[in-house]
Amino acid sequence: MRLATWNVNSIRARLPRLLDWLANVRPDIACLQETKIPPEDFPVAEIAELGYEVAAHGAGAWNGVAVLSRVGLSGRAVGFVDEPGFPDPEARALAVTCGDLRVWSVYIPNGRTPDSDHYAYKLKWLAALRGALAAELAEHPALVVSGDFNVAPTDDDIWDPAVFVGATHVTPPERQAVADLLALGLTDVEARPLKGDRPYTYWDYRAGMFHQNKGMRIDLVLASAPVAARITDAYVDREARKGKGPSDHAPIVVDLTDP
DNA sequence: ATGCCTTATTTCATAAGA
Repeated sequence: MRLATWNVNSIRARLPRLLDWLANVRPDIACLQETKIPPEDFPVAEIAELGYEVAAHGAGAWNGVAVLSRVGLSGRAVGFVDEPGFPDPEARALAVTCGDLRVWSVYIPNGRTPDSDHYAYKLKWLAALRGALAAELAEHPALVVSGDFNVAPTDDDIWDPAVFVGATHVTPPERQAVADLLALGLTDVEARPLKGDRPYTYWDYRAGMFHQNKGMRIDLVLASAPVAARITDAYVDREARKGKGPSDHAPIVVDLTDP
């Protein structure tokens, strides 16, 4: 079984590349973030042609998450109990059941700057997510939470720590919030970089950052113990970051033994 | 090589991303 997660940065803008990627990589389950599209406009028909069922959560031009599955899709849950908003809840979390797996696609708030209201919202959102996942794990032992966490868990996950002094994504409270998620019994799945030393998943569009491999590891796949024990391989598909019209994020692809 | 920002909307300017 193959599971993937990808921040596509607009499914409208990325649809041709997404369809090519699905046809080539053939994930059984794909979590998407930053779809930036309302559910009624989601390109369900094109994706269904490749054999996928779709669950999408979106509200207008920002945020938006989805799960595509060709191994069944049921138990759709949009958002979570006591999900914080800014000020109203946004389209940042979606959970579904695909075969034997409970799968969450999440898009954690950016935080903008450490002194902003959005940063406080980010921390509040992560803390609330922890509570929701604790309850979810009690019900679904085989759980995967994947998406864009907008946190680089360690200094090894950014290309130059000096550049990020005073910035979000690297502050101790953000890193602690992710550590608190792992403390629920989740594993931060280690993915192979296809090139270079570090499995970065994001490179800014500007200034040739990708070509210099000045990236960040901010997209994560968190797996509960029964799922982590089944992993045979995981890699960052940096090929998807190349060429004309890419997302600024690359997908993570995880292979599991069948249950 | 992969090549120096992109996407969206309240569009000819601005907000957001990270």
